Amino acid sequence: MIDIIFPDGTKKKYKKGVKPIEIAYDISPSLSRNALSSSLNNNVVELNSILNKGGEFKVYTWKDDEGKKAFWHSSAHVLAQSIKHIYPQAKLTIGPAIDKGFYYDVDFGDVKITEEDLTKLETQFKIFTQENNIFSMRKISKKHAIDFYNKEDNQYKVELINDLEDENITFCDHSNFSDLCKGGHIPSTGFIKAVKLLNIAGAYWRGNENNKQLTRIYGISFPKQKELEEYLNLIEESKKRDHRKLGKELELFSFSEKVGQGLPMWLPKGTILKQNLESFLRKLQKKEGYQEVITPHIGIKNLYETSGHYEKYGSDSFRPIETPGTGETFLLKPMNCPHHCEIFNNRKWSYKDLPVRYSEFGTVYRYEQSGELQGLKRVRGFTVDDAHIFCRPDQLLTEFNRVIDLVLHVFKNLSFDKFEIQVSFRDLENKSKYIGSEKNWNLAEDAIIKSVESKKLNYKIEYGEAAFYGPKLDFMIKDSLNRNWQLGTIQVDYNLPQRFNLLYKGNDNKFYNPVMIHRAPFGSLERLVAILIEHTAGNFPLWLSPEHFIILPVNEKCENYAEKVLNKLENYDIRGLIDNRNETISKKIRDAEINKYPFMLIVGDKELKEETVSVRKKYSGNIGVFSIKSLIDRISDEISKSMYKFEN
RNA sequence: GCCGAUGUAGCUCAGCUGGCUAGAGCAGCUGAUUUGUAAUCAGCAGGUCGUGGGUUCGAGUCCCUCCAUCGGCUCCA
Repeated sequence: MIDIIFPDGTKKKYKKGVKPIEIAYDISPSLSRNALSSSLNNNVVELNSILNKGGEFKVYTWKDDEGKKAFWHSSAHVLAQSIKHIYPQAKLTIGPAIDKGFYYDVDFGDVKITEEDLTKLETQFKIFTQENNIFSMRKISKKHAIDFYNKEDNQYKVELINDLEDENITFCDHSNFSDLCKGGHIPSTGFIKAVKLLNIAGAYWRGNENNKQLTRIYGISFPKQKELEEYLNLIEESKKRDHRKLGKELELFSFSEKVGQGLPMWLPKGTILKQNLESFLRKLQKKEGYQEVITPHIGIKNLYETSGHYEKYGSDSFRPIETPGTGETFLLKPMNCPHHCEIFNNRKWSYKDLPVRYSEFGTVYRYEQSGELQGLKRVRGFTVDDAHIFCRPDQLLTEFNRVIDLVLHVFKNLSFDKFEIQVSFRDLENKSKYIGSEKNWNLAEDAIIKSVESKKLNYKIEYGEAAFYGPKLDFMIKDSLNRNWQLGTIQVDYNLPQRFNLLYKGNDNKFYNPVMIHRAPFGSLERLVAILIEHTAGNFPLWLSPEHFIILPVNEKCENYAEKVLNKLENYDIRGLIDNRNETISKKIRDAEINKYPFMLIVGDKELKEETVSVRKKYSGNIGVFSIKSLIDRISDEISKSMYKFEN
């Protein structure tokens, strides 16, 4: 007998050799019908496998991430089966479950796969799922496994198998199809009732662009047709929040082919939004002891040779700017730190002067590859809400913690309540990508860990995501299609202060290098606004809204009065305008709603006579008649309520 | 940069397998209307169909080049 321990802690004895599906049935027949996968001691076990030892046992259904993973992983097998059925010469490589769905990377040889082919594959996929074939695992020797794929001339699978350390290799069989696989399937293909092959993409073998590019086919599947439809609808709905669409509709920003790819232009309303964000942060930073500076958009090439940027990125950047005559070489600045280092070097410093904090809304230019550009989220010219803190080693932790507080406060004011904190360290396999000594890197990495630990933040460490001069603490936020983007970032740097020979005099009369913190709570104004638009669907927090109100005169006679109301509100920093068009009031309201004006102020003969305003709030309708004074109080109150105070 | 897709008026779209002077709604302009809480009516104007080439008696439609955009990959200071 073996002891099976359930998630609630209860124990039960089963015969040795019992199958997980039998235990699930024993718990409840309905659970066994919905069961997709299971685990023993946190290792995934197939529902049809045989248990020879006991332990902590869990059953997964569609409601669990593990259940979905098994479902989509199994779907990838069926996709592979369909591919081999239609394209026998295709070489399969890998096909995992992902966050939403699954994919398979395939070398189709000379055959080009287009979207029409997806329809064919999808039809075949459905035929195979209806056959309701059972998934079963099989162990064979490494040699046999390699022979199997050599016969198919599939060097990819051979490479994968050679990398495996076990002498026994597991395969998963269903119907007459077999694939190298470590396990974690649903019982049979029949569970998959709905599938959609979504798109085709190129993907490099093992994620390395020097390797051959394979064809990746993405798909998603569900246990019910209805769930597929709901999922596809959800994606359609999400597209309505796309910042590129709303940015155009709300006239916030635009691009022009004539100006150039990835070079956004802020329209008047977008400019107000951007400036509101800047002055919000400017105020906070002033309170936090930052001093604002302004630096040029270009710098002599040698500046970037000193910083290490030129060696690292020079060949992939915008080409250098040459001067006539003397032939000096300048570069567009890809970041602000070298300039700020030189500002620090403008005078001598005592240990008593530190920390020094320089901030700048600095526009930088980076030549991103054309295929990487995406609306405002990834551009070639953008504004960083940059600052560099130069401090003593003994001040580092305090300063770092203060920056974390600042970032958290900024996020709170933007109503970003769901974000991930990522600690970005070096790629341990390939340290040559980074500048600076091992000692400096360790110091910087330790400082970040100390800080997030002391703040009790949930974080995950990603290796290989560090900046080339130092490790980072990144704040990741999802966009409307659930993709993660880095916004806020805080970086600890022991390297640039050495390279720029930044010095302060200690209390022992000796010179020391300060530690440098690079930080940007927004990350960039462009990306921030993109994410903000998608999170709010263009309904910005009131304090940030480009316009607070629009005045809608009922007829021409009320226009002078409208003007008077506008002037009074503007005296209280309440922003808005008048819709003087010769349209019906209904039409004006409709347009104001579509353009997402928070308050609609209707003035007609009645209001003119009584010196009042009839107020309508976006999405909630008429909220009553206000005197001008009470209206000012009301709106001012709502604006200040939309904003949190920063206290530390 | 690579793989796949898309590109018709300021915006959203129609235009079947190539065949009259390329259509509609919204926005715009002009006029009428002076309007009370989500679209007043009428008229007008607006497009070298992303670019350049080719096939054809004839190209928005077929082929090629380039550009831009979208979904991925890679990259991301």
